[in-house]
Amino acid sequence: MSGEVGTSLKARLGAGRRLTGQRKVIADVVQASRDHPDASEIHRRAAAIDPRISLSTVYRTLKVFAEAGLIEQHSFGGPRARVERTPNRHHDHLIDTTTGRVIEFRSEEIERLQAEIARELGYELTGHTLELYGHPLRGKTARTSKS
Amino acid sequence: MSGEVGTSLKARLGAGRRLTGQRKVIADVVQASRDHPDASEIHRRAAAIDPRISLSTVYRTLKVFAEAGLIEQHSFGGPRARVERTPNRHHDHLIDTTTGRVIEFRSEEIERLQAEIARELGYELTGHTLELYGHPLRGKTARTSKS
DNA sequence: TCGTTATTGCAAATTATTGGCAATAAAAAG
DNA sequence: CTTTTTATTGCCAATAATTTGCAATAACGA
Ligand SMILES: [Mn+2]
Ligand SMILES: [Mn+2]
Ligand SMILES: [Zn+2]
Ligand SMILES: [Zn+2]
Repeated sequence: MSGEVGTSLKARLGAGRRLTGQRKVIADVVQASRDHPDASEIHRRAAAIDPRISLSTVYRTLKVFAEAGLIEQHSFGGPRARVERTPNRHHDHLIDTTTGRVIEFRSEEIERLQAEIARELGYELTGHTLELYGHPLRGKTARTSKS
Repeated sequence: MSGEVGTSLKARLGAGRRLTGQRKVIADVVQASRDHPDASEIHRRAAAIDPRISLSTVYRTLKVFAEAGLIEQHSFGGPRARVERTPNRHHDHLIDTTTGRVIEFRSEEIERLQAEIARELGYELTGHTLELYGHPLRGKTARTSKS
């Protein structure tokens, strides 16, 4: 009922690419992550499953996964790149500056406006980065919550 | 006719802050820059005016300027932080992925939507990052151009 | 003019990420 | 299943951007 479930990881990696034990583990870790971990956090989680995984391999694997379109990387202001599996439907993020919590959202209207603005400037939009920063309104509790 | 022209750099830096020769030069360089240079480029331009300026001082000065709200820093995808003097009116950027050129734009509607989305999620918007990436439409020449 | 102390230059330190290389293990062949 | 080929890994050194320690220096208020 939701798109593309039947393609193997192996296939998605592309020709010439090997499906190693560490890649399987890292892929599992990324898939299972509902938050947006950075490389060392992924390494921590992966090493907990299989200790024979180095941080270098995590970095190299994330790069391969990114090239294969399996994951997306964000910066969220900080110095370390943060990762999430490529979502079925694109979304952007709001970062709670008081807690660091990351909330996902999607605005059809903003998406449309961005493409329109690019076109008006003479460009075809190929990608974008939209991050909102803010603090909770007094009294109100956030609707969604993901770190 | 445009806001706040009468405040001295010295005053804007805040109490306890000294207006040194290198800070004046760096401020001038930033003011004069119509593009979005990174630290070493600013150092290059500043050193051309006054050789007694080190890269360390550029970094430290940019941090002071940022804290004072005199400049803004962007990443534009790359690894080095890029700088521009705080504009009188906020704007966002479109990066030409074929040339690296940076084009500034402002959309009242997107600005409004962002605040609205944050509010709906239970947050007060305090800042945001919006960067569009794209390539020129065949045949059409970009309207504005700044790197 | 002077004294206090913020600021600077220089070099070393940090932090995140990348790259070299020999050892290892997918997966292609036989 | 065994052999062969070579992508991938672990370890560690190398980068790249930015920060920091410290003694020397220069703002600037008294
Ligand atoms: Mn997300
Ligand atoms: Mn700008
Ligand atoms: Zn979006
Ligand atoms: Zn904006």
